Amino acid sequence: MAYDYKAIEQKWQKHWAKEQTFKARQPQEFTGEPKPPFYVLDMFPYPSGAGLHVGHPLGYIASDIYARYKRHSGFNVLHPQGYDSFGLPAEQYAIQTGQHPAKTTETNIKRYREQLDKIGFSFDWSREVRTSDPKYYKWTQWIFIQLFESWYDEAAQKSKPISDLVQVFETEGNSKVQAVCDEDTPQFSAEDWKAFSEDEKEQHLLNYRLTYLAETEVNWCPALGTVLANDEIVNGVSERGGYPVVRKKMKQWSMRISAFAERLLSGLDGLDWSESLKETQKNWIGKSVGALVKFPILSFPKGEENTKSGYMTGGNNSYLLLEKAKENRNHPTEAEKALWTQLRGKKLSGYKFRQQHLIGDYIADFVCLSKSLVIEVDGGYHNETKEDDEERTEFLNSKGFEVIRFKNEEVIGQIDEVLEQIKSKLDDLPSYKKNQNSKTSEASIEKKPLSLGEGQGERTISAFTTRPDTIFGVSFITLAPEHDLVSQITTPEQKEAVDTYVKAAAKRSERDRMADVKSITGVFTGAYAEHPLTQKPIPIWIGDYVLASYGTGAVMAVPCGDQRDHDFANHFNIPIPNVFEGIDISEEAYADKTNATKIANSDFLDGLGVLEAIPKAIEALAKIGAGEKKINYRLRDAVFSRQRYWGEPFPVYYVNGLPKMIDEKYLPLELPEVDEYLPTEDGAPPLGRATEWAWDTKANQVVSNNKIDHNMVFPLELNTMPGWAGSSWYLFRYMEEQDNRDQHIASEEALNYWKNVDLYIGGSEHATGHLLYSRFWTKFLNDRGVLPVDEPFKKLINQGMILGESAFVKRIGNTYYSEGVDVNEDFQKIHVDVSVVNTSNQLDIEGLKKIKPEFSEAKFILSNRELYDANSSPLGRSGGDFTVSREVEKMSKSKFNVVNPDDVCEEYGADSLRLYEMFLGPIEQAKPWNTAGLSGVHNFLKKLWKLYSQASPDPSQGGESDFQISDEPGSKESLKTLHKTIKKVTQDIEDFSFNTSVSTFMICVNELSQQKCNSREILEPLAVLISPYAPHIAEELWEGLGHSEGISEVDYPVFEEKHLKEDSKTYPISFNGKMRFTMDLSLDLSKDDIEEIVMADERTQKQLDGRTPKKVIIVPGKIVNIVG
RNA sequence: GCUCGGAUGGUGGAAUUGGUAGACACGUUGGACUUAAAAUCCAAUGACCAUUGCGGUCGUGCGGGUUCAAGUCCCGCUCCGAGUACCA
Repeated sequence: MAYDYKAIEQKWQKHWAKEQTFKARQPQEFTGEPKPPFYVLDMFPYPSGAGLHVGHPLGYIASDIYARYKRHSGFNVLHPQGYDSFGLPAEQYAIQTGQHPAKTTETNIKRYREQLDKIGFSFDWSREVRTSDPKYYKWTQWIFIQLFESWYDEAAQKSKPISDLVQVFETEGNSKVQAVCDEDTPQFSAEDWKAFSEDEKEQHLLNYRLTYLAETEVNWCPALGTVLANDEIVNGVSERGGYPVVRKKMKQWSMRISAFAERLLSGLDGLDWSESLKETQKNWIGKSVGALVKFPILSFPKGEENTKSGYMTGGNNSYLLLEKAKENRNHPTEAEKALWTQLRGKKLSGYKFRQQHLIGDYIADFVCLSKSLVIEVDGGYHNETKEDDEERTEFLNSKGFEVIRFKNEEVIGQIDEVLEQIKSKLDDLPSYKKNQNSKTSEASIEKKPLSLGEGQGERTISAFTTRPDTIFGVSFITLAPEHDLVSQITTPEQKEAVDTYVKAAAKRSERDRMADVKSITGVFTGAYAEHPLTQKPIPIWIGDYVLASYGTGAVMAVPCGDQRDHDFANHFNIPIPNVFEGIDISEEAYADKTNATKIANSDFLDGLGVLEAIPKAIEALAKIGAGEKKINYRLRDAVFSRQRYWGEPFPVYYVNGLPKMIDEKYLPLELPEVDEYLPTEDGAPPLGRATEWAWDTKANQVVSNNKIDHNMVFPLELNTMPGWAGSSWYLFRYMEEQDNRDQHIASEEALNYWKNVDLYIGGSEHATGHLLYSRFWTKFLNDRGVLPVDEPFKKLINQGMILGESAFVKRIGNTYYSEGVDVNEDFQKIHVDVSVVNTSNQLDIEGLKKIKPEFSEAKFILSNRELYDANSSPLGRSGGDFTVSREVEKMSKSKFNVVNPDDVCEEYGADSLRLYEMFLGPIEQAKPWNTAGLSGVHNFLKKLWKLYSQASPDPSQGGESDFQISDEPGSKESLKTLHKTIKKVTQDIEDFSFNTSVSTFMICVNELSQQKCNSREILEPLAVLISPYAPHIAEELWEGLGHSEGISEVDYPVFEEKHLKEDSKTYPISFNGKMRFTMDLSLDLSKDDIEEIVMADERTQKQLDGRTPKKVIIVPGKIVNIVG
């Protein structure tokens, strides 16, 4: 009976599916003590349309081997699989084809599953999850609400319910509480708090919530039409698609992950992850300890001390409202039309008016922004969308707008009177238009002088430094060009230069800024700050070497101690005071932090080393209120909104522009249908196209948009959540069975039993995205008592990439030359598909023409220099071959070097694929795929098969024989082979050294074949040993051994030392460290005995050639070395 | 630039605390079987020298060092890969 891998693999794959062999059991299913749990998980796959190539299953095979091994070792193993099924590619495809992303996703999942099933994984598919399933994202939305309802207590280092914080505010305001909040959060007392309106309270609370809505500078990718997180950008372009990314201010949901920076950092110590991965996370979090130093600003231009800029009048629902506003504009009421005719085009004393303009969540009929005057016309059919006038006016007033109202009939009947009233009002109002530089640009006009909660002008510049000990070396301050203060402190003389510079800096893409590190640019603002300790004036510059997003966006420049500051000072002829004793800083800065170097020219710091000087400097600054110790993190809050269709909808609606959560009872909030998956014409996200996308607070359901009355029915959020939302908690969902998932993420019992992932395997590309976010959510849910653990993944292994071996042909014109044919002219190297090249690098020319019609007219010169002729050589060869050259590259479609696991399974079987992927090399290392190598492991499986089913001695007699197992005990030799194998393989599997265990199996089978071993005592444990690696053949052999129960939970063989006991050792006999010959000697011999025997040997005498050895080193059981 | 990995035959890779470098495979070559091919089996295979046999020299990126003994430990470099990047 030959090894029929196809039949065997199909048989067992069907059997496993039917019997649910790998279904994990919940703790309550056990009678008595449950088996110990073990959780093995693969990183969540995104089901892409391209399907799997042989690189993908590498990690799955490794985790599957481990999972199966743990099952044999008596664990209740949870080894689930599912799909991260929301995502960009399906949506991009939907945009192109109009097909619903759910449909594409479904098709892709089906294909993915087929491919996975062929490889024989022991997944518990009954627990499958899909992030795009409303039953799943109900809980993603639920977690979002929990985040919204929480704040971070810095003193306790724990997230807590927001209601606790409200209580604190009610009793003592916000001055004492140690809560993580936005930088510009204003202070208020308990009285202030009580006096706030509900909306104001809400506005303040947003500064504390762990997920919050804020205007932030985001990475906008115009080509994808969405915002991207920092980790989704690689080298300044989008990770997916490689499109350019620009900085843009937008109102977005953010996650206050920065609150968890310290815990995310310190938590790494307890994790069994690779050093490089931990390092990557450490760098990403980027902790630096130093001080925040405040420099008073000496020169504000007159009259601008209290101003702050940067307020957009439109609220978060601009997208939705803009459409409405536009509609209103197109269909004005008669009165509106009449008034607009008079107001438009600056007819009224040169004042510019806008109609149907967004302010907060209101659409003002007419507004003059330079005077902050709103004109409302009551009546007419736009009335139905208008709020109660009083509330509306109050809101507008709070934003600094004057409101005058006219009745419909006034406008129509007495237009002149109305205009007169407007004109006199305009003349009365002070003008807010300050930005002289831009006369008509929208941006400057839309800026308002005052916004909520602001008003105290900032009179100091804060700068973060890690070297407060060099404070006396500060000779200038540099601000990022984007810094808020720039426009306020710049003197009139410098205004033009600064504006030009700021504009140029804004235009430069991140990429340009990165590529061009060398050129030093900057400009003086004309303003000065005061040194807090010497009271000397310090010039304030701006320069784009300072990043707005790090620290405070301001640097206290110490040119003697920082190379960039040194370069900058040199370039602009700024003095470079030296604060280091005996160090020459004329050529370059001295950045070393060695304590031996003493500080000089620094008053009370003179003579101190860095370690003493830093705390002393901070102390001195703190005393005068000019500084404090500060720990800074590079980790930024994560933007959580995406302007996309195919993602989780936010359970959020807006009242007065303020976000409200939908009650968790009414979750999930399901994704609405849209006519197209594109942004709306006004630039609103695709959900802006939904006609049924408003929240009825009475009926608690989604209703049609035209029911929005801002009273009972409100607009819903138009953004969706990013890809990492669903994948940040999926591991916990698997802990619960499908039928019991409705009421919770997973039952408490299940969460407590499974705890967290014992082994997580996947690629290293998730180092700063998924792996950081899921740690964040886990810590948060742990704080809030939802989860019993505070880390998701205990042990993590990064699988290395499998590289492809690309095939190339030489091309000149339309003639192609085989490798080995010398070509004199210059030729091009062209990729050809590896599927038409065999393992001997020979090209199947007809096959190539079939899949690539562009080659149909081409000429091929074979390695024997003959012209290939298809007709005279029906087999594709005319006596010579066409050979390609090979090169190792990344496996990718564009390089035509993709190897499909389906093809491998077809030709060699899944067990061969599994073994070969493991055999290639260490799991964590990148290595090239070479299909030719598969024959080695395939032969091994055939040999293994033969060991159990030896053909009868004379095949002519009985033809094919069945399993030939002897019940005789195994020979001493065979037992030794077996136990040697058990020992090594077990050790290897624990060390995740799968490549060496495959070698060990090969050695074992080679030895047992030689020994002609067919003893049950040997072959039974061997089948179990090998079953994690090659499960199909192992099941078949196990059945052949006469077992009716499957092999998957059979006890793992126990290693017995006694079988390895040796009584002799083949000693290497070395002379001066070089092995010359070996001797078999008893292990019972003493050192002296060994020396005597070795010295007496004639080979020893020959080596010594009459010399007397100086020394003889004998390590019993190891080596003999003779020196002399 | 910084941080972390890595470098061993023609190829993928072994070598557990310093103790026989190159396990196990692929590939290649030769042979057996066969009309032939495939499959299978046997043998050789780090380089160089010698070859009738015994054998010898060199050899784990490069240069030093420690040791009876170094792929492994120490010092100094080169190159490759990954991460990160004007982080104050």
